[in-house]
Amino acid sequence: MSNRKYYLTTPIYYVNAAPHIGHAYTTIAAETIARLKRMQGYDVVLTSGTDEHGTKVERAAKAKGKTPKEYADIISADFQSTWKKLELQIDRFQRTTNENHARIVNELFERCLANGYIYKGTYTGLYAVVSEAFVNDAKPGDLDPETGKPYEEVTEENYFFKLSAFTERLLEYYEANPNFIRPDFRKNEVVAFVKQGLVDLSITRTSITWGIPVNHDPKHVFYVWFDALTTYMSAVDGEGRWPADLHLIGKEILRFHAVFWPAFLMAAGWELPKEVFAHGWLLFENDKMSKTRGNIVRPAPISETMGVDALRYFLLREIVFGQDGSFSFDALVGRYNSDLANGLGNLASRTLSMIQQYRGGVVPDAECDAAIGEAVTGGTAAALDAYEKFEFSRALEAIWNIISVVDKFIVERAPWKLAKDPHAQRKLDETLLTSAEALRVVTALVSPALPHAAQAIWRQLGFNEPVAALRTDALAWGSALAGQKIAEIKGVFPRLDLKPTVEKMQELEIVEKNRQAEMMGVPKTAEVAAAPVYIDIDDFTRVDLRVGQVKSAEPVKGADKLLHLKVDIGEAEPRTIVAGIALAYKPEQLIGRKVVIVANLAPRKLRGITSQGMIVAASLEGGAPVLAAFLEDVPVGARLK
RNA sequence: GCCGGUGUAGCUCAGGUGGUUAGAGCGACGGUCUCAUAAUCCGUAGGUCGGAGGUUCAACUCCUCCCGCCGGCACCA
Repeated sequence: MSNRKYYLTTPIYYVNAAPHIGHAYTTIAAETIARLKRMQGYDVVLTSGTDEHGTKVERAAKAKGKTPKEYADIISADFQSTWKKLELQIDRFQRTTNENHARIVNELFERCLANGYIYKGTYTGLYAVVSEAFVNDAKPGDLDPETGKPYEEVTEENYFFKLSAFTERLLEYYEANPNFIRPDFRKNEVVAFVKQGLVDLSITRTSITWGIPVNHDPKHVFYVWFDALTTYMSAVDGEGRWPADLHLIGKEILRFHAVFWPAFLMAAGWELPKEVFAHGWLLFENDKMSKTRGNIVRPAPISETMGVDALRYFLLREIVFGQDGSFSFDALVGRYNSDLANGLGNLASRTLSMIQQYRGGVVPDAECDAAIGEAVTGGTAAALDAYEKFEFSRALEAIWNIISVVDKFIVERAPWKLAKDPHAQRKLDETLLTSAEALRVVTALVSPALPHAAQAIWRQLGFNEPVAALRTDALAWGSALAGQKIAEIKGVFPRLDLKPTVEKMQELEIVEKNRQAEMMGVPKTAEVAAAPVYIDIDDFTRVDLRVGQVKSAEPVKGADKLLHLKVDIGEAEPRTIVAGIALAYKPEQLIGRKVVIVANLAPRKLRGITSQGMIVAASLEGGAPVLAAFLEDVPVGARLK
């Protein structure tokens, strides 16, 4: 075994959502990299895990009548069983509720404290429960766009991390380590963000009980990111593996990994991870997947119907790694049939069958065709190069290019004709050996991406050692296949009919969705039941809602979303109202229109204009507001009660 | 609004530093072989290379402006 080590991580997944294809995407990519690095001779550890603390979990658990830990146990187990179903080899699965984790988090805190980067302060602010963050810009009474409920006002004593002290050091670090953040365009975004200057970070809470206690001051528990990021260290506690070589993450959590995490580590005097790679999002037919849209795809129905390698192949081949990609069931089956069934599967099938028929199942001894050898060698180099850069789609493209060359070669040689010609037996041997050798290399080459199919073909080629045990030297052209007895031939990627296959997956999808909903306790209704925000009639009448008519409307300079409105609500002068509806309404659509106004909202300056009220609109997922309106005609100034 | 990216055949995309008829894969259509999973292989598909200007002997490739889309920030929520 080599002493070269490679440690990579998936994110730890938050247990307020059930496993979906997005989680699977990250984990599959990470596992592919792990296999690749093993092939390159590294001693690899891949970790994943679950993030289990916080208010949201506390509430979801309560709604289900469980303790937070019981609840987290269930969801965490579901993540683990999902990875098992997808046959993903995860070496360590770390939970934020594991005991060794609390110790490391506290150690991180103590070191930061000792080094003067943590101080105690108080914070009064509005707290968004869903995103578990204080909201800086909101005012009392504002609604959380994610829940539609008011922010909660919280005053508490917190420990703060002096993130502001790291602005320069981080920028220097990015500069000195150009590969720390990938892809490049993401690095630029992070640099731009940091350059604006960083604000200190509250890292503990006293208002929450479901979290890791701060030993230094047990009234406090740790804030989500201070807690969660540290799993990357606690997962390999005592193994001498830190620092990690790679954190593979989705783009939505890049800031935490590329700014907060390195700052924490610098403060503690610990080593930083070598690289943070943020991949893009998986869209469903070009739309964002979301609970409200109801278009979330789960991995299990796909793997059960088409096999885990079909899912792996689609994700790695169809999507340019790093960019957003689009998933659809049709494209999934299309890729499967054209590339896996007709391409790799068929090449294996025809090559092995011919050896079986013409040579009794023994690979003949002959010379390999030199031109094919060159093509395979060149393709192998191209694939390895792309793999190394995590350009999976290119790597697979290069491999499929080899497959195409070999298919052409077989047709040109026409072994079925050679077989009938007693004078062409040597040429037939050459053809069969060359094809088999190419199949051998191709199989080894795809094995990080398609481990199970590769293993099946590998066995059929007559090898007993697992394909996963191969090292890159096995990719060299011309190794001794001659004389090898092949095993029983069995198609690895049977062709699938588009329609029934998609229908089957969609049926299973519904079953899986229901199962998950049951497991989660149907969070939507549960949440309302758990935390009803009642107001009495007096509270309501404090809100002065009036019918107004838009007199004028114009865009606000320097803002995409704002319109500057003058609204007549029956007062001497029309009100000036700045509303964030410019993306949904053109000024001319609004003039003359009756709208509902909150007349007694405290004035607020927006982009230099003082807004004397707020316009009432339905807030939809995805942003576009829809103005409240009346079916009957109503006079300007009328009060809503 | 600022910063970055992007817009090439039905779909997904290649096309360093400008130069003969703009490419690939998939899909579609036609043909072929029969070892193979109605697979393979061969051929065809004629797309104003987002729009308008400009530089140049010559621009998909350089410059300017405009339009669309994506991302980050601001802003909104």
